[in-house]
Amino acid sequence: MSLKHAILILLESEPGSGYDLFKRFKDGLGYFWNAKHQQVYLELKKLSEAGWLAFEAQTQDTRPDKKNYRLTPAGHAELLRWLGEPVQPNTINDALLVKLYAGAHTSPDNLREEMQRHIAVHRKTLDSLLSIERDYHGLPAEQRHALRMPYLTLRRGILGEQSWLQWAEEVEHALQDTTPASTPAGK
Amino acid sequence: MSLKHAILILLESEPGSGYDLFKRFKDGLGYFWNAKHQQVYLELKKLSEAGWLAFEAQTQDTRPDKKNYRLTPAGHAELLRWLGEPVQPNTINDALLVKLYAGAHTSPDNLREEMQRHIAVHRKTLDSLLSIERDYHGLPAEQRHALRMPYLTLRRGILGEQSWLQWAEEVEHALQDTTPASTPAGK
DNA sequence: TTTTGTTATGCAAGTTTTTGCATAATAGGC
DNA sequence: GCCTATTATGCAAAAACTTGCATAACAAAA
Repeated sequence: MSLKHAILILLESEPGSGYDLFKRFKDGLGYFWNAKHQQVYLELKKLSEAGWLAFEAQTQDTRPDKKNYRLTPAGHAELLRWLGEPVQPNTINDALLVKLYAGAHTSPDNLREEMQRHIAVHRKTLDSLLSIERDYHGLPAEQRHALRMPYLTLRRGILGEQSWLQWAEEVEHALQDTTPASTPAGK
Repeated sequence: MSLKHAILILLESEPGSGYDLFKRFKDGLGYFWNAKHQQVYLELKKLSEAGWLAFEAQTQDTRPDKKNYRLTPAGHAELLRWLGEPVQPNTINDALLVKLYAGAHTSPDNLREEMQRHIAVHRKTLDSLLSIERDYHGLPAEQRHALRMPYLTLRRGILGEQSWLQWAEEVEHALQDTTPASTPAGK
């Protein structure tokens, strides 16, 4: 797995603490990597023990102390080595699709509610990604160039979410058809 | 997680052996659920011990013996209970995007080769899904109705793969720009 | 005739991830 | 004054998943 390498590249871009990294995953990169804070801290510990990261403790006045991590030369070398290897295509395990697959055994209302919850989440994610994209387009050419690779991953998030929402519309139409007259108006 | 429930709904649709289920995941449902055979067999054992599945051993002449699993009433009840619960939105951990994110630290050629490998996989998946969709449209209305929910998940796979390939084209254009004249033709 | 592929099952060990618990200081709203 | 949120870290146990190994019979291709 590559939480290891996700952490290496994030710290290569900019050193930071475990809490820092956790927030970067949660707020910015959740459309392609997710990790709980416990896992991030554990992985940082392992990467330090492997000699790929170094840290210095920072005492802070108003906030709890933190550990600032950065790559060692060995960590940098490992990142480059990993980049030379092919990565496995992503596998998907999507519980919502399992539920829909079994949808004939439950009520359309239940499915519609479930879809609404997920649509809300995906819309929010898309909005946030589009806002990041607007910021990117506002940057000077130099900075845009430096960020061109992360930008490609952002595009994946945007196209992916748009496609997801398009699919959700198809699903909503299909679910409407199953209960033609839940509120019988007129006669 | 819901490998448990993925197995329950597959066996509810049609009883079968561990090997059967493994192939259904691998060949048909890989765009939304992936599992190794070891994990399927282990889960079947656990689900049997929990009383949600029953099996009868089938001796076969030309083939190794197999265990044919089907839902018990308790298993059916569990499936219905699970369907009433909300499912967590899917989280994505995509190593290819980690690699692209770090793309500035490696060569465009390396990235292009990686993309080509993944494009080949996604194109193959899309072809296979489109062929399943054609079969679906060829079915009589009754059978199409019975399969309307699985069909919605198939649509997710198709739209998802199409969107992925669209993104891949964006990436290829962006990667071409980084090495403007690898084969300098003409002057 | 040997190798490769398909059908069929499973244990054991290891890695990865989740869940639950724990601590501690500060800031802001009710 | 209390509750909640944010910043900041981590251990322990459990669950989920991967990797390696093992067996066994048949069929088809090399």
